[in-house]
Amino acid sequence: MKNSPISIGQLGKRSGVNIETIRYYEKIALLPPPDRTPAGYRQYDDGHVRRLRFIRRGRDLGFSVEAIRTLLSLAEHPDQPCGGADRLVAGHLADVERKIADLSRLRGELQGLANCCGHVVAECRIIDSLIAD
Amino acid sequence: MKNSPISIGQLGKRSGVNIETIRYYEKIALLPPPDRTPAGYRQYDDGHVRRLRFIRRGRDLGFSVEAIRTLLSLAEHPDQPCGGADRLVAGHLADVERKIADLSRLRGELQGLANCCGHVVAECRIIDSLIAD
DNA sequence: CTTGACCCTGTAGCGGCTCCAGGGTTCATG
DNA sequence: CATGAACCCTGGAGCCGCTACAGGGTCAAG
Repeated sequence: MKNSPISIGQLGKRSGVNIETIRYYEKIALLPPPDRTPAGYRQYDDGHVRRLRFIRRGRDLGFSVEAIRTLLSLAEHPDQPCGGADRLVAGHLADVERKIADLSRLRGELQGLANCCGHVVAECRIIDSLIAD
Repeated sequence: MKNSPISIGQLGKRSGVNIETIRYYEKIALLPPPDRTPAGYRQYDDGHVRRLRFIRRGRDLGFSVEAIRTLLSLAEHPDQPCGGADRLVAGHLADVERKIADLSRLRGELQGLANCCGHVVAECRIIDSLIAD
């Protein structure tokens, strides 16, 4: 019992994904090519909506397209072990934590620079600290 | 009293910048084109070393190339007011803080997903949470 | 019949590099 | 003097994940 097919614009609205991005996902084979109307318009079904939402949720969580490809292929084999998904999440979590640490250090340095002086460049701590070793 | 000129490889070592990146900076006019030997080899001087270190330090702090262009032109006019540098740092600091906030939220979500179960995909919280709305 | 909203393809651009192919140069060694 | 390693050159393509065109076709409403 397939629902009535929807246009790419509709799919974009239901999934929160830009139309250009949807076509891009098709080109990189992340989203399977849908049927076409006689005029060549793409016609998506509920499966596409679900898959694209999955992709979007993954992207929102910061997974790379390749990671999402892996997660999708896992999702398609429900009786296989899911250690792969676990490792993927753990790896990504470690990445995120590294990035937070890097940015926090950066924030500290930038806070040290802010409100340099309000005077001229020659006396400016910001420029100074960029020049200094 | 200019020091003896150095090769691009030497400049790379002294500044911690990749050779390819140095040539790229020249192409985008961030680093001025140096003299050349008769054979066409680039010959850098101390000014280049200083400027490239400035650039690198700026990049390490997460400034965009365009921001660095601005900072460099400020640095070249020591008697001008330095409010521009201040605004640049403040804006960048705000960006960094936004990114930290975003990543922290992400970290929370990923921590909620980690150690899904150790069983099969069908019972996997990770895949589940990507499928669910 | 025209207007406007939608759709199509294909290509180029973004930032900030990084890498490669296909060469030339320089210098120490045999 | 030949050889090889280490360096240098240019120009162009590739990376990621889109986004933005240009230049057209389609379709429904008024």
